[in-house]
Amino acid sequence: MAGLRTARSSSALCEPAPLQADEARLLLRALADPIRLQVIEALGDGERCVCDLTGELGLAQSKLSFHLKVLKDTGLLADRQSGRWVYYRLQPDALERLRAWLADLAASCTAPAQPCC
Amino acid sequence: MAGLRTARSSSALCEPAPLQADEARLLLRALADPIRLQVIEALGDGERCVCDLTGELGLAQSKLSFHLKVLKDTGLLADRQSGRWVYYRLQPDALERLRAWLADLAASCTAPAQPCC
DNA sequence: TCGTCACATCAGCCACAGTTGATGGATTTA
DNA sequence: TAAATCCATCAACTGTGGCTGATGTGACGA
Repeated sequence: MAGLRTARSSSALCEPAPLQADEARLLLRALADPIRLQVIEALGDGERCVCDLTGELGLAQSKLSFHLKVLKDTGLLADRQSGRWVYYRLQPDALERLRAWLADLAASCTAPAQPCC
Repeated sequence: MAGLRTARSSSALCEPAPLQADEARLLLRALADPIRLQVIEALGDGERCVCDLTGELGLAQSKLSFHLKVLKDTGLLADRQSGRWVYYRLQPDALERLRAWLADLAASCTAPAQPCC
């Protein structure tokens, strides 16, 4: 184990910070929900306020608020308040870091198969 | 159902078939579990039989079997029987397809943010 | 200042994923 | 054939994620 987070990586790079395994798990779990995926896709065109999303997705306000909090807590979304409205937007960094983590995982799975036991 | 294999996709390409959203969700959920991630990392060096994995990961046999089934059902693992032993190995295609799906998702999130409401 | 709107949060409930211990099937060895 | 090993599967239990309806909070307008 631990193999996924060994590389402390020369920090001077422009690459986003590598994910810890726990963070990756939270991101995977956050994305593994159809409603949250709908939210992310709906935000692909730009930021939206909650009232707009409730109408577009046909969700109860408290239900949407719950999922928005999950997405925000995992770093996939950011919010901004303007008057009475709260606007949510994507944080592309989070997806990028997950992609990088997944690439590392895939890279560690390329070893040739050999019998055991 | 049936939605999982609709895209017949121009079959001449070398690329793995693109993932449907439902398949992607199953993969994400399968990976969002610490035990299953341990299994995947343990199989990075090559195939292993179940008895070997139980010892290495310190898991009860039925518990490991449960998680192996999840990983196999999502296409992340494949198995092979040899005598009394069952050997599990990674299916790199599954991770590749998930990476491609994640790349598509990220690509659809690059639109500039613009106010709504 | 009071009512309204937009949103977050809470308590209670339910469904389901995951765990545990036991059982069964398949294969090998004595 | 009988015993032992490897593994899958099952029933029962538990914990947790997600849903619902209600309440709380802050900002705005009359």
